Amino acid sequence: MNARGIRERGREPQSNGNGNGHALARNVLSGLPLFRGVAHAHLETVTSYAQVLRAGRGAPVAKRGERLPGVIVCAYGSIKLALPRTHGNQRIVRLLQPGEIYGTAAILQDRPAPVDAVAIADSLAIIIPRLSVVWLLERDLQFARNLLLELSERFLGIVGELGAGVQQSALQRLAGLLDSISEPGSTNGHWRAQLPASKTTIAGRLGVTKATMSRLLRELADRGLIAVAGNNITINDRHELARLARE
Amino acid sequence: MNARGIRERGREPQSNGNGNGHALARNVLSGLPLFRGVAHAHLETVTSYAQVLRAGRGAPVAKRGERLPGVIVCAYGSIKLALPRTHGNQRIVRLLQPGEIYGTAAILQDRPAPVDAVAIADSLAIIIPRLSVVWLLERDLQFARNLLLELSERFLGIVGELGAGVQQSALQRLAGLLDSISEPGSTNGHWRAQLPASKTTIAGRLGVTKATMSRLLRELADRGLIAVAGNNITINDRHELARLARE
DNA sequence: CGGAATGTTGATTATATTCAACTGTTGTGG
DNA sequence: CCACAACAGTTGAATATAATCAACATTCCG
Repeated sequence: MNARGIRERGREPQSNGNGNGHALARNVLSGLPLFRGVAHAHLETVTSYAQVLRAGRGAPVAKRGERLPGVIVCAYGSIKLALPRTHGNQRIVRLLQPGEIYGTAAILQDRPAPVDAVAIADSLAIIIPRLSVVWLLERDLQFARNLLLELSERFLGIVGELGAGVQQSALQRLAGLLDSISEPGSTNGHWRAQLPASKTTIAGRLGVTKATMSRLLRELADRGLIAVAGNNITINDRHELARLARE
Repeated sequence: MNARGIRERGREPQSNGNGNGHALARNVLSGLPLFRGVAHAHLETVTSYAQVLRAGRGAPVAKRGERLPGVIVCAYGSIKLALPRTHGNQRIVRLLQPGEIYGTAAILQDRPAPVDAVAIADSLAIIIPRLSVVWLLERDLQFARNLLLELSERFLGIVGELGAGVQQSALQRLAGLLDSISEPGSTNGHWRAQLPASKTTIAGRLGVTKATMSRLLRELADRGLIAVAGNNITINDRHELARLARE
């Protein structure tokens, strides 16, 4: 139990930088766009310093305001990057999926983590120590360019979200999200949308509380645009859904 | 008059890439952190391709959704980067001051401008064509590192703002802004804050309308924390102002 | 001076939060 | 395998925050 009398659910993160970790780190890192075209010897060096961090569901990977040990790569699992809000609520900035990375800006500026990072499923992360990044930036132009692409991508993404948050209602953002993740249905002509996380998490992603999220889904359902069954949503009128999001 | 029957105020932007422009571009660019430590010959090449753009107060410098010709450097004047909202309202993402640059992320990704850029005072911008940036990134590691520092700085800035917008009320954000721009008063022991732009613009910066901005200032004044005289604000209780912003 | 832009203020409304109670779901230790 | 605790989701009522609408006052410039 912690200080608030609540039993912690997730295991504490455990770091082990050797053993099978080394081979694992090589596998993961060598597949990243970030290291594409980077000299093999350089990549080998970076791999040798990489650390492996396991985090059970609910365990913190990095805390807002604290120093980041290095760039964090999600090897598997799912890690949410979130800003605290009010009691129990949070705004989720990004969901780290396998192969995605976090912390480049903070590492480059040597500043504390701007958001909390928490595993929302049993996860494994590779940590590339700050010094490795700096070292690589001193001798590998291709790495620098890759990093620029990564950062600029993130940047445009976040500006886009700011724009959406400013000129769309929560209902519109939800409609847009559903539209964007919808896939052709298996059997009939309808479309389906599988929520990539719990409704509470998605709510945080959209910048609303779970209570509001519930009402928004209901609103769309009442209008006949969707039908909700747990995390599985049937889309009855994709066209109208998209129109709603646009307008 | 334009289609809406409103007389345009600002002159159309005018580009002239030669004449005195060349020397001017050299002067401005050579002073930027972005080019610190960049080989002299490289800088000279970039300078030779740079363009000069004059924009009168109110004139657009770049339009959201349109292709950016290159990275935009504010040489003098002031340029607002804004997202459209509802009739007449806008969210101002950043105010470009002399020596500051805009468009790196969009240029690197070769994507359209994510925001509108409009001169809010007679301004002069230097445009570094996209190809110059790409060219430089192929041969100058120092430039790549400088660009990384610029981008990561922006990135952390915008994440910070997202955080502020999420966990602070508009009143708190205003208090924080006033606190951050306050300077020791000239004569007595009080502090002063000079708004760096019109109240409407600052309102957009804070993510509220000018009507709300007016009420917020009044609220702080009624509480005795500040006294407003046009764009010149006297801070009576800086400590309490900061406390309000924190809590 | 005149006109446009900027700023103020009141009344009303929209959007989403908060609080609280309740239900359903899941994972774990006994 | 069951019981139980934590988590996840739903719903209603009351509330907060800031937007919108509209009229008016002020300031800035040409």
